[in-house]
Amino acid sequence: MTVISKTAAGSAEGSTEIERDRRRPTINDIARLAAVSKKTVSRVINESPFVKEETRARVNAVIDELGYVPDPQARGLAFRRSFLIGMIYDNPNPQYVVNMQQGILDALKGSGYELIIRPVVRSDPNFLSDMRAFVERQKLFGVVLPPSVSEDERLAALLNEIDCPYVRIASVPLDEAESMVVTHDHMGGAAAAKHLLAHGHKVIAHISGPLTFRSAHERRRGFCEALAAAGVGMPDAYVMEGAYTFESGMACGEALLALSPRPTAIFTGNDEMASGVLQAARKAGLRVPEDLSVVGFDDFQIASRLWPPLTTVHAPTTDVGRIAADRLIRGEDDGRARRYDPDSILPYLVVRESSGPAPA
Amino acid sequence: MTVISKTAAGSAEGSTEIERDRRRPTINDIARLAAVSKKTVSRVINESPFVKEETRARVNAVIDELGYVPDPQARGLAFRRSFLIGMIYDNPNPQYVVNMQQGILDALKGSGYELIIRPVVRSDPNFLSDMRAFVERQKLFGVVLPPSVSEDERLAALLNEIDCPYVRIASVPLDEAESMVVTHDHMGGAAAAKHLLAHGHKVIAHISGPLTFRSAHERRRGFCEALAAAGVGMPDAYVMEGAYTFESGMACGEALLALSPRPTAIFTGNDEMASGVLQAARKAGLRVPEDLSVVGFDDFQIASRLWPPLTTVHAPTTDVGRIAADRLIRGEDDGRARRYDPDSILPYLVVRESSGPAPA
DNA sequence: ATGCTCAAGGTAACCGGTGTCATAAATCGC
DNA sequence: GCGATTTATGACACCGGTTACCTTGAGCAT
Repeated sequence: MTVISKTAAGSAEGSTEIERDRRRPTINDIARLAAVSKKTVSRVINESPFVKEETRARVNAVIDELGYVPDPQARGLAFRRSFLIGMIYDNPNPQYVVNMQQGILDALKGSGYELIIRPVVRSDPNFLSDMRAFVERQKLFGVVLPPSVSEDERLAALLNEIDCPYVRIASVPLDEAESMVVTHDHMGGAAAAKHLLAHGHKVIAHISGPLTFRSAHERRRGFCEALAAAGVGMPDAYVMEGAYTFESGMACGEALLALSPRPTAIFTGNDEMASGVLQAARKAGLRVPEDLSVVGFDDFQIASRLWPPLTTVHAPTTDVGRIAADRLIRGEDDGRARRYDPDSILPYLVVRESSGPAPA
Repeated sequence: MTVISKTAAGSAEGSTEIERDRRRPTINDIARLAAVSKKTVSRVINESPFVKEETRARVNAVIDELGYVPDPQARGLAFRRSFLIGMIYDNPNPQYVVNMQQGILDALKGSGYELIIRPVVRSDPNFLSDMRAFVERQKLFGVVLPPSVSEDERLAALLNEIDCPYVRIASVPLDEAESMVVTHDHMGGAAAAKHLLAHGHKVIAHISGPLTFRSAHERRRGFCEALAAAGVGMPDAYVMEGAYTFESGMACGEALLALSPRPTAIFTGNDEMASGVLQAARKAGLRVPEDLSVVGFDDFQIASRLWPPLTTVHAPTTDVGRIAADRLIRGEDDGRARRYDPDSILPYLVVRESSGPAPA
């Protein structure tokens, strides 16, 4: 594997025998040892069909022996495109970010592509020009856009303009499906609703995320529609809009628990707000789940650290990230990109101890 | 800023007037328009002192007008080194990871360097060879090594061997200080001890992280030494070794709360284990902080989501990341690298509601 | 005036790959 | 059996920068 010294032995032009020993082998080394031109080596690397089987085998043998790996910079320079995938995001939740990164990295593993991360502030006046500079400079191979960056049409337009492939992750299709991974958050909302209905709850409340976010909107829609389908209504006062934050969850929770009749169950748009509701319940002297059931969304680690452990809808963030990145690097390989099985990334309910039968 | 069309106007060799319009300007474009050789442009870019002030100004004017930015790939190819910083880590805590990333990115902002992240499994048999392949392939400019990757001497040796700069982050100096950022975790442990002592606690317990981690060892040492200095002893049974996980915190917490006399305060090596202790206390029917004070370490978001909100030692992870990356890209600029002020990254106690006076 | 030094800048090769096009060898049609 | 394709390969320029080395001219000592 580390027999690189062979290169030195092989070349004898004007350089002392010993020098240039431990240097990574280049395409020239391979070409010389395989007795072909560098162009042919390049063909082998890029799997061109116009190489005789015998030649290919010989070149590959040398490549393997020297442990040659093409230099991504040189390749990128000639290709006019790097082998870097960008992840541009503004989701403030650390666990979301890490899960998504992990999924992308899983897909990239062994592919030769690397991940560059880029947290952004979408409201920054320089956002778009910064993105343009970033993507153009790095000549990104493609970018993954999780929500809510994925919902920024200006950014999508910019990427189209500078011809940078991207995959958007969102609750609903935002454009032709090829460049999207859809998370179907409304089904998660529905799952939460069914769970609460099954436990006999009638007075139910919901705290959504900011409705400017598709995810917030979809989770709420799924929840409300499932309730309505079961003939359970939710008066306006029982549906609040939070900010996806702990603090907003606590504030909305306090407001909801002051209503009469008091809701016996609250579904929140994410786990952060659910933890806020748990605090509010505690301050109001309510027991969970005896007096109040709480259901969150995300199923992040915190869900099991809370008291009581949180019933929540699992969002398969890592899988989604993996699929998105996979799309990007497979490209339009075989006809259309391999379609993913939507079932594999549908949200589903995880029942813990924060939910139970409606109080009598 | 987007006056790139000028390049087309400037060149009139064998190409139709309109073509090659919206292409990023290259060093050749700058050279032509500034009427100098590309080498001189290169000198200006790299701030060579051997350029006449007048020439420099002229070149810079053209650069600004065209919004020229050198291509990192081409530059890297010639430099034999990329402008990519690697972060190699195995810390499983999402918040730690994100905070560290944020710090590094802050330092890199506007510098032209980009961050590549690399979660690893240090026990993987291919760990070292993977790292070697990764670093060599990408020709990384440098890497940041947070704990516990930073404590892997094999990795440090490998990086030395392949001549890749690195900065290690750890609780104690592991080598000559230039390539280290020291977090002085023992001072955090001491701060926790002083807090509990001030509240009159006498029967105190500690759950450390795995002692193979320096951080766990140092936090424990700081804590124990401060207690000892105050004449408060901790019998062996009151000092347990956890795994930095929620589950281990819960298990150790149950064990400690079964001791007689029961500890009135527990200090844990991180917030995760503290959340486990809170669960254990709840199961044991104890009130926090009335019956039991709990102090954690890290001050991650979860600390304020728990009930009661957790008193904990703040670890300035983001700042540490920033300083580490700063070191890397400043290099040995002016004589020795700019020294950081250790005070700026010392851990400190954040008092919330999980700690209080010892029960009478 | 001559020679030397040094600032200022240019030339050409090179970093490690790929694109384009030409060419040699192999296959095919009839 | 010979031109026309097709297959397989090489030569060479190029991607966008940098390094190594050379040239020029001004300033200064001799």
